[in-house]
Amino acid sequence: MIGEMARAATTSDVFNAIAEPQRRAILALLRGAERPVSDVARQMGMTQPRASKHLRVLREVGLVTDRQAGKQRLYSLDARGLRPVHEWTGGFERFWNDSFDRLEAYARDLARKRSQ
Amino acid sequence: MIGEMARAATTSDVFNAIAEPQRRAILALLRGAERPVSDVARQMGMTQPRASKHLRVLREVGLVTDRQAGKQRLYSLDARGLRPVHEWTGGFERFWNDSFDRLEAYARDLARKRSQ
DNA sequence: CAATCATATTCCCATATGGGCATATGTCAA
DNA sequence: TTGACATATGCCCATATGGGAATATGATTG
Repeated sequence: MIGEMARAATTSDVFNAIAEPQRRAILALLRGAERPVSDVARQMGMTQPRASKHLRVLREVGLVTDRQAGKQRLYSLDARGLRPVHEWTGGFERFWNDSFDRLEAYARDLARKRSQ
Repeated sequence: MIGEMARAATTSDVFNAIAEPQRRAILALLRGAERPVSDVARQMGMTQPRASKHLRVLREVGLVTDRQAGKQRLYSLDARGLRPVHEWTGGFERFWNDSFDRLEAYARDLARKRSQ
């Protein structure tokens, strides 16, 4: 029997993986270039184990790739996994535009009334 | 003293709020129209308390709005909060395109070699 | 006010999480 | 092989989470 999970495993879901601010920051950092763990840790101001753990999560959902380079292990971005997220949110684009339009209309209306 | 948080509170972060598949489904459902809790619960096949809890999270991060309508409380989508997510992922668009291009190139190369 | 329908909240549980720390594993050089 | 550096893991903790069940709170109607 498998018990009910309290929440989808972070290791299997890109949405969950990027729910962590530090991981988002790491992805942004890797946008520049591939980097060894120590570099990530330093740039992000975190301990090495912490960086490794976050990188592991990112690797498991496929957002980063790693390769050995001498003693170092270089992590690089693989942004393809972000595409579904972008597309999912994109499915709401016209709704946030609608909201915006409504707000604008409201603001215009206010201004009109005030000017009378 | 405030103890270290194990993870950013779901109630304060849109990224975290949409990390839950059911909440994403609720947002998609509300894209159609505003709906009472009972409706959401039924459509999603979940109990009422569960629906209420998810809706609460969504409300607290500003992704939904609610208004009283008789005995019912109607929830409606406010997609504006999804925009930052869309934009953040959009910042990686050229990278996933790059990856795609590289993959394509690789595939082409494979095909070329095989045809020789 | 009482009864009823709709929703929110509370309490409890099992599990997932992030972080620290110590330590294992891996890689290369001498 | 040994030593050094680089990274990954394991263990432990405090906290957050989703879910269920029972119950409180709200709103409406009679």
